[in-house]
Amino acid sequence: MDKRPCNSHEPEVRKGPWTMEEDLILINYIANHGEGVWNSLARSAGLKRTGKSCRLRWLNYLRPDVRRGNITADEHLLIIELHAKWGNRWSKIAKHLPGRTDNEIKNYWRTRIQKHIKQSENFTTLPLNNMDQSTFTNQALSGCVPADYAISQSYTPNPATSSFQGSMQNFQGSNFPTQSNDHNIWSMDDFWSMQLLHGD
DNA sequence: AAACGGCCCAACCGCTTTCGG
DNA sequence: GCCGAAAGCGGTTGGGCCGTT
Repeated sequence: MDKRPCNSHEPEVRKGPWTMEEDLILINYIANHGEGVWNSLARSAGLKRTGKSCRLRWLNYLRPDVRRGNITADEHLLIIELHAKWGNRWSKIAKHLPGRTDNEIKNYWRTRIQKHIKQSENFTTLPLNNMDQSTFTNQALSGCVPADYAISQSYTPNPATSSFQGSMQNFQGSNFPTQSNDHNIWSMDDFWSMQLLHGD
């Protein structure tokens, strides 16, 4: 996990999973100084991480407006639609799914949707080379939707979603879906509650 | 109960784009 | 217009978790 510097002049750079302490340092620093200029932020905050790593951690996990938990049926369909339109432009797609990160959408696509596409490929005899990418995607996805869409039959749209605009107050008070987060030792609710308690 | 394999996701890597001097 | 640094982006991977045998 730790990368030993081969050059003694190089500052030690940590890699691998972030610890709770590092997360707290980053959150506190950004709460006080704002985000941006990540390399100097990492140094100033005293984190032994690259600016890139700090930025990624903040954007994908620590930001108060990051939505975690299951992708909803609506989001699922939107991802399919936008991917058919734009392909692997994950950040562009993510902009249309408030609170979702490009990384999350990318992972979701690869692990859930692409899997179904590959499965459906095995059942289809259509010559794919006669279709363009978006046609292929739409056709293939018609085979992937039912399995996931079954989930949506019991899906109730969350009224909080539309008002989810990064408000820490809303964030703290929300009943966050935790189904896919149970492996997390600590939650972001804890962090932001702490932030509020300390008034930072 | 242990071993195994597949799934999932956080985080890294490398390339490209943007920005400031 | 050029160059270097920073930021953004998409692809890939390591490792933990969980279900199955």
